[in-house]
Formats: sequence, C-alpha cells, structure tokens
Amino acid sequence: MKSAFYITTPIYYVNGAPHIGHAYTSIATDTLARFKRMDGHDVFFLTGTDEHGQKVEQAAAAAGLTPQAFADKVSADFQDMTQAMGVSNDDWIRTTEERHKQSCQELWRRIAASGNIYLGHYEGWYAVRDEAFYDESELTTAPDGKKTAPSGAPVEWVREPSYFFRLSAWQDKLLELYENNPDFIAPTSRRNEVLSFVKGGLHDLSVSRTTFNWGIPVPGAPGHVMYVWLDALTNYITACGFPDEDAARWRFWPADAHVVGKDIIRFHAVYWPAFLMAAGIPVPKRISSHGWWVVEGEKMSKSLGNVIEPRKLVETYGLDQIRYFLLREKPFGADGSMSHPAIVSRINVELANDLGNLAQRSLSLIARNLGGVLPARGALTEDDLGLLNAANGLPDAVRACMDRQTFHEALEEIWKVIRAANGYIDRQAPWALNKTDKVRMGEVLRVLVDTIRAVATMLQPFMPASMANMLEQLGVPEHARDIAALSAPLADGIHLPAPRGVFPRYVEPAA
RNA sequence: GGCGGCGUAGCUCAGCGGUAGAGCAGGGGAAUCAUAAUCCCUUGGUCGGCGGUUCAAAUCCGUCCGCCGCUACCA
Repeated sequence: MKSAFYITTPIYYVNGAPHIGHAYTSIATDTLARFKRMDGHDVFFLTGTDEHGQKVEQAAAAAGLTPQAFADKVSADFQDMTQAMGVSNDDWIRTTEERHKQSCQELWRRIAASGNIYLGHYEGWYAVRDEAFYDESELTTAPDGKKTAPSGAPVEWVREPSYFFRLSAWQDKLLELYENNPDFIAPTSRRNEVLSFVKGGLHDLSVSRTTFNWGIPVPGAPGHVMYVWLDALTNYITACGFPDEDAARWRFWPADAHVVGKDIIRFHAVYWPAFLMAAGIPVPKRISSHGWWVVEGEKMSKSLGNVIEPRKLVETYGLDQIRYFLLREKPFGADGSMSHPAIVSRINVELANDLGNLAQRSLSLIARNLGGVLPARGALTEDDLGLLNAANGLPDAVRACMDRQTFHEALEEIWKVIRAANGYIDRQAPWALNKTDKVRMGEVLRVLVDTIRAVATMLQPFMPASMANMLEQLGVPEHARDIAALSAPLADGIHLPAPRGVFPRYVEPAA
C-alpha cells in the first residue's frame, strides 16, 4: 500500500505575468513530487491560479476585460509556463471554479459555526496592491502628501463593515502547533520569525470586503465577499474534494508540504492553520519556504527591466539545464544570484564535462570495443567496491536531503559520486585494458554503467527528459527506473543503443 | 528601537572547542577512451576589528564595525 503524499505550490495571482520566481517555486515543488513518486509514494501534486480580489478587478478594467475574461487569459498563460517548466502537476485549480466556491463557503460556515467569525467594521490604511491593511506608523509620506506602504504600494483610508476572524483566540494553539511540530515551518530562520510574530500577540483578522464584488460571496451576508487570502488558501482543500470527505482525494489531506515563497509564510504558517483549526479540519504538516533570486547582482524589478521570463531562459539554455541550475546554485531557503556566466559554468562544467562526458566515454567504450553488449560484473576489486558503495548509498543520502528540501545538497551528494566515477575510470583506464585484458575492461565498464545508472535514476526528478534519455542509453527499461528498481541489476548481455551526447556544451552564439 | 541571522582562500560556500576545508577560478604535470571533455599535484586565508573564558577558539562570551531578515500592540 503506497502512502499518500500531497504537495502544493502556492496558487499564482493572476494580476501579473509569470516570472522566474513562479517558475522556481513550481520546479522545486515538481522535483519533490517526482522524487516522492519515484520513491514509492502515491503523490498528489497541486498548482493553479488565484483569481479573485480587487487587484484583479482593477487590472481587468485597465485591460478592458471582464474580471473572468482577464483571469482566463492570465491563468492560461501561467498554465503554459507551468507546462514549459516540465511540471508534473496532477491538477490545476482555479479559484473561480464552482468547486472552489462551494468549498470556501462551507469552510466559512464551519468557522462561523464554531463562533470564530463576528461582524464588525474596519477602518484603516489599505493598500490594494498588497491586499493588506497597514498601521499608520508603517507608512511613508511622500512630499506630495501621498502615503505608501512599506512595499511602496499606495494606500487609501478605508472604512467598511467587515466580518472578523478571531485570530487572537488561536495564539496559544498555534504556538502549541509549532512547539509540537518543530519542522512545521522550514527553514528554521523563518520558523523563528513566525514564532516571534505569533508570540507578540495576534489581532483578529478582517476576512470580508464590501467595496468590490470580484470574490466569493460570504454565505448569508449579501454585499460581502471573502478576503482573498481566505479564499486562496482554501484551494488546498478544495482540490482534495472538500467538503466531501468521501471524495477519492480526501485521503491526501492534510498536505505533506505547502511550498511557498518567503513573502507569504505568514499566511500559510499562521492564518491557514488557524482557519483550519477553527473549522475542525486537520492542519498541513509542513510549510517550506524558499528565498529570492537576484539577477546579475540586481534585484528583479519591472522598473529595472531585468525581470526574467522563465520561458525565455529555457529557450536559451534548455529546460533541464535551467531546472538543474535553479536547484543547484543556491540553498533553497536562502536568496541567491543568477547570472549568465554562472549558468554557463554549471552547464558546461557539471552537466557537459562531469556527467555528460562520463556517460559518453563509458558508453562509447562499450559500443566500440564490446559491440554495444552490456558486459557482466566480475570479482569486485577494492576500487570497484569503493565506487559501487558510493553509488548504492545515493538513495538514502538523497532522500535525507529531499526530506529537508536541501536540493543543492542532494545534488552535491550525487556529484560526489560522479567525480568519484571520473577518478575511477582514469585509474582503471579501460581504454588501456582493451589491449591487455578485455575481460577486465568489461568488468570495469559494467561498474561504470551501474554507477551511472544509479546517478541518472536519482537525477530524474531534477532533469526528467535528459535522464530518461540517459537511462535509455544505459539499457534501463522504463519500468526499472524508480528507486526500488535499483536493487535489481540490469541483465548481462543486453544490447545498448548507440550513445549520443546528453548535455551539449553551451557555446556563445556568434555575435 | 526590539528580536534574529550573516561576515572564513579571487568567487560561492562548508566547518561551529583540539593547531584551516570543498567546488569554481589560477599554476604545474599525466593521460588521450570521451562532448579538448578527464585525472593527479599545487599557489592562495593572521576564519570582519578589539577584548575575554580555556591547556586549546572560525568554533564559547562581551563589545565594536559592516551587510541582511522579521517587527501586531505596548513600551
């Protein structure tokens, strides 16, 4: 019986175009989802778009479209980007879907029924762009008298009747949750921030709006639509069939991991579990947050004109190359920098030279000297065993890293084995053995094939297409490409296809 | 202002009490199976400054400097 594993990206807000940050989140989540599938779990991987709220309403108006038409268009663009990144999501949720409306309204009813929602009114400085209220002390006043939020978004004074969620009542329960589940928020630095935020005391949260219509109606309260974050977060249970607990997918709840950017941790680590506890629904197991990319040392911004369009990047360097770079170059939780030289270096040094060339030289020797027939292992020497043991240790080593979302460490573990294999092939020099001891040459090449197989298998979640190609060349049948299959050796004597380079070097286009 | 993090080789970073490490870049050599791809050796750091604890400190404590993150209310 496979154990269920449910993982999500945030749903992307449709008021802007997809950029590298969205692609990064999706690729990281996808890599985790693929790893879990390969490691024998029954995975449900969800992503999609967040389509309500005043910002969307305004963006639609500016574009001369109805909010729905506008959302349709942008959501389709996000879906296109998602596919272009090789993302293997099992569902694509949109908050404008009927299933989601039902889900949100039922969640609202349950929270209300438990006495956690009351009617009040809200007034304060509101930034439409951030969908958030700010305290006067947080604002900056420009010389022309206009006030702006810390984010730079303009704010306006708003007074409206509003339903409130009793967030203040959940402070102790939340702290208990963090206490009992030290891994609930990752990485630790973010956990500490959330902890200090909650310990500082929580205010009730305004969860309805009356100043616009583009949202999910609050049940039994004409004129009120739900706060976009309550709406958006609920997507995670909608997709599991909520409120139908007999739905096939309900077994996936609670989610094993919500992968999010560091900017939206509070919504996921504070508000979301509080909403769920208030409704009597189990809370997710982990909120895993990641950092930002800066480009050529500069923060990405529209005004600087250096916003990276992920599909462009893939066009230039290749999909698997970009997936690899994004997860290899910086620790997941931290900020990091991308630049052309850095990408080229990763591609040429690690993919083309270290790995691609290792596979190519090993397989060429088999093709050329053994007629493409996979040789059998012989009695293993100490050198053989050293390499094979390193390769055999990969599943556990990589699994441990993936469980902590330390992708760059997982890749480093794999590269240690690749470097060791390059050392091994040089020491053993099978090209020299071809003239002196052809049997031993075959044994050496078999050790290499088995090692590269383990490497390629473990790299599949990161670079699916390239590794499928490599495994094909290694003679690994499609049904034998998961982690469990590594324990079953390839059949001696099978015919390997003619080797062809998997990772071409990146060459600067002629100017 | 408060809380927290970081500052280690040219670059990116690991080490977090026992006399400085990796990858990349640089230098030298070997090999020539391979995508001129690989392998071996090697140059290079008073581990941000100053004090302290200890037989012994990148590693603990204090303080200063410089970056960064979080910061609802009260003060």
